Amino acid sequence: MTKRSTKDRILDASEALFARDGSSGASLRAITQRAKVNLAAVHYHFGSKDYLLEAVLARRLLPLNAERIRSLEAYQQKVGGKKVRLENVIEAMVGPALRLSRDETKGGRIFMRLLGRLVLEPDARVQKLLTGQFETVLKKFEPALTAALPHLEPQDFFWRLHFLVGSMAHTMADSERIRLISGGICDPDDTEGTIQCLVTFLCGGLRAK
Amino acid sequence: MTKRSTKDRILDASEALFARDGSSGASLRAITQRAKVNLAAVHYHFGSKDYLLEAVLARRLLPLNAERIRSLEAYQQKVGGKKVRLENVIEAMVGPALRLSRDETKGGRIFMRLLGRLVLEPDARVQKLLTGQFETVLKKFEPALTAALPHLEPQDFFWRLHFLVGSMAHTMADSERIRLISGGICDPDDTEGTIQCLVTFLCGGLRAK
DNA sequence: AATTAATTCAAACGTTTGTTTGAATCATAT
DNA sequence: ATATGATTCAAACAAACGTTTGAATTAATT
Repeated sequence: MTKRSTKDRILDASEALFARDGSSGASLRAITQRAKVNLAAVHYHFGSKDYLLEAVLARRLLPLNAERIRSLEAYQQKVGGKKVRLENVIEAMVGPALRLSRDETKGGRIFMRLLGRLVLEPDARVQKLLTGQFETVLKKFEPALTAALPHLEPQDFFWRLHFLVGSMAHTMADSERIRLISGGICDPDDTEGTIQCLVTFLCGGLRAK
Repeated sequence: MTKRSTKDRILDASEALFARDGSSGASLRAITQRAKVNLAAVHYHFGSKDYLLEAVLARRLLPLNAERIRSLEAYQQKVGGKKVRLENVIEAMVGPALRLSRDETKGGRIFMRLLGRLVLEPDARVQKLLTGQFETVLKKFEPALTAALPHLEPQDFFWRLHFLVGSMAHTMADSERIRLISGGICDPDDTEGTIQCLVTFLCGGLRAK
């Protein structure tokens, strides 16, 4: 029962409050209070609030995107030289992200929500980090995607990728409204069910002619 | 060439800065400065920053949703008692929102972006306003949607509606990233092209089995 | 045990925040 | 012209913000 380090406690608390209140809505005082840490510790360990947000992101995002690529490569290996089914490509893209919500050691639903919100955050540094990460992933996925969607023109291809990101980000960021508007019929806690439902929807949209 | 009233100038400036910096990131001083208005005018005319955000939303949202319903009813009238094609139902839902970007007298791209961002804003009052408005629209659209998608179980129906909102909100909120990641191939300024592309994608996703 | 480096701490820094006040100005109606 | 109500204004409010400081404490090294 060894307690977490100061750095990790700050990251955990930041993750939670950035997700709940937004990156400008969450204050360092609220964060350090939640982390049971001195106010100045943030600047000692991270330099500034901006760098802290970057660190919160990087801690989860790098492993997440590595997992995406690993998952795609696993599908690719399974089919040898053949092309991977679209369903599997998409699953490799959205599955790891949504599955975050089950693993509390990786931030659970909290980081998922934060990630969904930051997609629309205008802060230049955050955007650069996210877009850079996204491009890395895209570069890996693009061949598999175009192979699975040979009839799509480039313009439609990118637009639909954009729509995909929107559905995914919204599903990640907002886990309770779906329960509300569906009158309790939909259960966002059923991760695998959500993933399957989302993959089906996205594949249908991507394949539309 | 009659200049706008104080109230309207505040609403215009708020719309722009709330959209750019978020609802907690935009300050009243920045807003009043942009509106060329005294700082206290916000509280005189709107009461508080929260009420101001509400007013910014309400000014555009009520007409927008009225337009959605009017558009759906136009399609319904055209087909008499028959059911409306899914493409047209979806067009009535997402078209009016995306078309906002062309009408600068209705906030143009700015309000569109704000609306896209607020979907994920956690502020309780905003959420209540948005969810309430969405439910009003949904109540009108639900019969037409279920008629056009008879094979869908309720659970899938609501999930896919949720994904639809995500794609739409993301497309509304972020008008420049698509240009970036597509290497300039996609043009978010081509409103009708974007709408058609989105409608095709959404219908494909909604109809997937 | 002594010394050095790393970390924590309370306190204060100067800004910026949303909000309030009361007088000054404007428009309208008597 | 006078009086009344609506609006604007500069100024200040207390509170919260991110950040900095320098001393106190803890951990590591010699």
